[in-house]
Amino acid sequence: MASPRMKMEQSYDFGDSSAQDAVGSASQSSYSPPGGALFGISPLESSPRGGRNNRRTDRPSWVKLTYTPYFDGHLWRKYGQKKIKDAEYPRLYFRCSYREDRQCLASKLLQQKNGEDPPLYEVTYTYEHTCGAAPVPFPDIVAEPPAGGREGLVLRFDSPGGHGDAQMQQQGHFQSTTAPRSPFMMLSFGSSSRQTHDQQPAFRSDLEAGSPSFPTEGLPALAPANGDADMFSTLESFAQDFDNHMHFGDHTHLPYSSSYDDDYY
DNA sequence: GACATTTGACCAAT
DNA sequence: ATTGGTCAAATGTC
Repeated sequence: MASPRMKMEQSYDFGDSSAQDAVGSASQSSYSPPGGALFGISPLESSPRGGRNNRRTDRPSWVKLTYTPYFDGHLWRKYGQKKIKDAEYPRLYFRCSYREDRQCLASKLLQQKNGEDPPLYEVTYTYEHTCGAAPVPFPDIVAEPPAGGREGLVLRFDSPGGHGDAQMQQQGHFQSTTAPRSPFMMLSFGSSSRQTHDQQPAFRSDLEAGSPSFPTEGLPALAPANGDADMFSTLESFAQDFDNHMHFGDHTHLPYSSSYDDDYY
């Protein structure tokens, strides 16, 4: 019985940009293509499967290194996992939770880079969010090379919308149609933070705090009233955890040198 | 019961 | 031919 595989012909066509950007360029919020936006991309030009469009390498993508790959301000749905040949850790595939709803093509791929206590992940984003991007508040920790060339990494907490990020204010529909539950809000720290599939609301402050205009898609109100407190305490232990293992620097962010240095576009 | 995640298989790209 | 990316049935959790 071969299962009928109703294959969807996805054909996205972008004439170019095959590149990965340097990482730590977390200067612009946490996710979002370095240098601005990749808008103007027109998805689904529907190219019949014969065309050589939609080559994976042609898709716009950018890379980022982080210790908190799950917190990038967006809701993702995992759709696959794969052992990659030359990688010791499997690669995880995510796509925007609003993919069907909003035809959002955004997707990302997680690749764990090492087995350190807080493991470092390389996240490759593909396509910008066209769903109206709903950045969820989170502490983004970005790995950066220490200024001075010593060994080790410098982490920085970055918050989306923190600095001149417009997206922040017009978002909100956490999940409605597709994901009434909180998606992967787990961290992978070995030490104090427990990580059963229990880590629920963790970060989700600004909802009540001040998000004026949600698309009104019915926020399920994940956290009861004191979501804020909850979040901060979580955040705190979270930060402490890190403090135990590494140091936060002041970080003048440098681009993560080589090995990710193809450029973006 | 509804939805997300897991996992193996399929398929396209290289 | 190999490898990576995606699909979808099965399973698990809420």
